[in-house]
Amino acid sequence: MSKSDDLVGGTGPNSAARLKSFVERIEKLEEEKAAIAGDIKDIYTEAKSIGYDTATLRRVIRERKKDSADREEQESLFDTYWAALAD
Amino acid sequence: MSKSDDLVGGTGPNSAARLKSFVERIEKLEEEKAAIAGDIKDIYTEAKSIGYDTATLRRVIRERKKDSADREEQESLFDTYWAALAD
Amino acid sequence: MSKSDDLVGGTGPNSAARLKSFVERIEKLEEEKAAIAGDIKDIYTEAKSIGYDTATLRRVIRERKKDSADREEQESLFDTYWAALAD
Amino acid sequence: MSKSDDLVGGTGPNSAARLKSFVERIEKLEEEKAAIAGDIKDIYTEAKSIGYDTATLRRVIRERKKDSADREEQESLFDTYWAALAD
DNA sequence: CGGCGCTACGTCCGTC
DNA sequence: GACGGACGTAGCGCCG
Repeated sequence: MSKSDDLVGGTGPNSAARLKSFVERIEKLEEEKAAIAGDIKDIYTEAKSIGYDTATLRRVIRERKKDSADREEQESLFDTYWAALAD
Repeated sequence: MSKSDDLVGGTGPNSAARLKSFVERIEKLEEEKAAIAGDIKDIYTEAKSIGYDTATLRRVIRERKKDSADREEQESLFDTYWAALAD
Repeated sequence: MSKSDDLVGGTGPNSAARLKSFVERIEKLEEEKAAIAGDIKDIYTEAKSIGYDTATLRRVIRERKKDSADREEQESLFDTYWAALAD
Repeated sequence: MSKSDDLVGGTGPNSAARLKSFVERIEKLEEEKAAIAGDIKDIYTEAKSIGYDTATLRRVIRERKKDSADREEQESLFDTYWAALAD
């Protein structure tokens, strides 16, 4: 018998039910997550309709996630590489 | 002056505030989304501690998502092409 | 009869063969494309092994694709938004 | 001095040249890749001009890719879990 | 730290 | 010709 059989086929009468419960809990949360993602998308759409550039807006959000120390380090490394490529 | 300047610097006194509002609404929702993602992760951890193989579990979730997507598709023209490719 | 049936089922004896030919030409090219993508990945790996930061390297490549006019415009819009968010 | 400076500014006289070499090799390959992508696009255009539905054609390609991927998978544990979820 | 799966971004296509 | 939607691709983060 493979090591996993008892977990899914199992000696306990509820094993399949237990697996199903996990799956359903996860799927429920993923639905909620998708719903929120949709809300976020809507806000971008709204901002766009008012005239904001969504690409830049997304970039602002992204950059705000990084703390300034990290950001400056990245910038400086980028600048170094960039300069090294100048003919 | 670029087309967007008036939106952020703007003639209206609230332009920067408006941008800020968008950013904060988005960031709020992203926090919620991240929290849910954490919950999902916890469930996988719990399942794993009981002995389930998380990779397979993830795959089951993934396949179930694909399945329901597929079910809603129009199949006829696809079937025609597909059949034409059978050797 | 639907408009497409003659193309795939067809009056001409070669219709299925023609479709098959399209599919195979495309799949051949996609293979080549994937091979090149693999080569690119290898170069990044090599660069990394020598000590380069691949994230920055990728960013350099990405930025070089944009011409400098576009890049400066994007930078300035980003700066505008960023400044507008300063408390 | 940051850890990476020696790689680009470097003790060796060729560091910048080495970086440049990486960048150029990558950019060369990306050009080739883009060219192939263009060829693929052309084939779709050609197929379309003959009357094929490109959306379906793309889907056929996609499904064939998935199929061959699936065929190479280990199925047993997945099947076990999957069966356990059947109502 | 290397591989893989998920997320997110940019691009392309069809529509109006 | 612009817009929105869909797809494929690339970047990122988690897991092993």
